Amino acid sequence: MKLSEGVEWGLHCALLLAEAPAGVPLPRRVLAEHYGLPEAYLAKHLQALTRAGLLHATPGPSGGFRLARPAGEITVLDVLDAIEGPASPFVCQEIRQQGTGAARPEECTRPCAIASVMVRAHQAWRESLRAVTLDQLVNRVPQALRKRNRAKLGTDAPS
Amino acid sequence: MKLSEGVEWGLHCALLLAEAPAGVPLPRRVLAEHYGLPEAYLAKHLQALTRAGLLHATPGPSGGFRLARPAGEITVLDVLDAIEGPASPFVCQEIRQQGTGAARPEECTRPCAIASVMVRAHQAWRESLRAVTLDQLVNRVPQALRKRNRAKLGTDAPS
DNA sequence: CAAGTCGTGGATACTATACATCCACGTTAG
DNA sequence: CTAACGTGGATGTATAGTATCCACGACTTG
Repeated sequence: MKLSEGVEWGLHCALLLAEAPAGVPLPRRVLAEHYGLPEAYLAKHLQALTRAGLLHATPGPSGGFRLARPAGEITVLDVLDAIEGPASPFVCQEIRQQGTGAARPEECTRPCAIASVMVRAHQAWRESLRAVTLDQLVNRVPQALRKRNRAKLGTDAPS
Repeated sequence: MKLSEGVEWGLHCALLLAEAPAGVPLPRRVLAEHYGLPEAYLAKHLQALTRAGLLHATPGPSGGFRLARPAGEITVLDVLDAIEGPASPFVCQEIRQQGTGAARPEECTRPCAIASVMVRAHQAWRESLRAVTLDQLVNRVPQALRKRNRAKLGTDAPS
């Protein structure tokens, strides 16, 4: 079981957008270079975040990505669902109904006990991720780094 | 992110061993046919469960696998760790230290906030699985099926 | 003690998914 | 109009899971 790296990328990019000065969209080129990521592939994940309604994409020169909602209203789970999908890592193959020991249909009215356990565990995992917003993550970034990022990304000085 | 099917196989096999009459080892051939699984591949997973100390393997004719501990002392997490490994699905690539926006080493004394969140979620997942034993799972198998399995597997009638 | 049953471990091949890139297209600011 | 930027499709590569086979050692039965 392995989570795709795209999740880490999406999370860091969303976090960076939350750190950056408000209305300024960051082009994918800046995002990719900031973390040393392949720009073309990162674009796919940014698309997913946009489709999920977490980011807002502005085309054209001086375009780019910005958060579609306040950082306090975007959870880690939101980002994960957008990139990895909400499905459980465990997919029951119903092997209880196969082979010489196959359970009869009337014995399978209730979901397989094993599948139920895995579903509950998956829900616990999701709840844990739903409890954290981008806002809270920003506060855990070292202040020096946060200041440096704002300076680097906020090309638009106070007009 | 996808959990390997081997986990489901291992879980069902362990559950079946917990259902079966006590001291009778079940050969992998029986286990494979009971669920319609490829015997050679299932053997790999049974090996993993044996190495982890959950099953006890008896070589020779009339050999096979049995639980190494009472069913009440084996958790779903035990089986999962044995087959899938205990590692978190999220592996932090430390991209915060890469690219033009790289954080300085002195800013990385604390683990990345994103990685921390993922670790906590993984722990929540594991705790949920640790809370369930094979014993509890057996009780959720339909009684008719349980009886049928005992009859089918317990070739050794009361002597 | 001989033969057949069973688990062990290594080597090998296939397949699905994630990773990665490129290009043609539509949109927009200057 | 043109250059910058996001969109979406087509394509290729790499990694991990799935699956099989075979040689070997252990053990039980006859």
